[in-house]
Amino acid sequence: MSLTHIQSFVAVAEEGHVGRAARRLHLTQPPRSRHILALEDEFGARLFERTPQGMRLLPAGEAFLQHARRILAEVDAAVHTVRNVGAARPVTLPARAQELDGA
Amino acid sequence: MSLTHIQSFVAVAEEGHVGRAARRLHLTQPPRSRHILALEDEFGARLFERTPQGMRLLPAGEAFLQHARRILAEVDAAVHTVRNVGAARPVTLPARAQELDGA
DNA sequence: AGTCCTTACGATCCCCGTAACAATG
DNA sequence: CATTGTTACGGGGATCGTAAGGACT
Repeated sequence: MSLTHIQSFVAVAEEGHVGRAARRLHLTQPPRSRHILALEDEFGARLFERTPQGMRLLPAGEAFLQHARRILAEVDAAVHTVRNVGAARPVTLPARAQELDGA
Repeated sequence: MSLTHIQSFVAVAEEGHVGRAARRLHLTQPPRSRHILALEDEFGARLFERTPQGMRLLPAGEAFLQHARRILAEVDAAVHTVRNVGAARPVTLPARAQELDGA
């Protein structure tokens, strides 16, 4: 599980549709579909029911959605908080290399 | 930022030492060090002060630590919750391919 | 045929680990 | 010189996108 997987899951849950979720994230469908499958595989439970119109949440999916939203919200809060604290104590970083394992 | 970065950060914060943090996670030092640098780069603020004995949290680091712990706790809770809901409704997955974007 | 989601496949990029650096006591 | 954290570099694996497949209406 990664934050990307969680993002994909929330988008699909909210759109009820892998294609729309992908468009909303400015990416293509297959990776999103794979993210959902990966989560289902990791949990050992289906999160969505596949219908001709798209994806509808199953109970396990509903349960996960609540946690997923909290996780993403917490990440956002972390970024903002640290940025503010950092702004309060403006520490200029010493111009660093560019690999950095992706940040 | 990824869950791995956050894990590394918490370990380093708790150990005050990149080496010990790495050993605790059964991995090597350089990636952990890079994770911290990546986070600092992303936040535009230093999280640790480097001392001859190791790493000591700066205010921005203290602020992030609280969020980081909540994020990891929430991820854990998500896993357990969904596994339980899944167990309540034992859905056997239809034996799936093995790529799955890593789960 | 039109819509879905999924699988195959190829190419790229991420990211780990080993080894070499740098800095400090 | 022994400790610390950091940077270089190479290889393996993850993950993207295009294209093809399969199911259902």
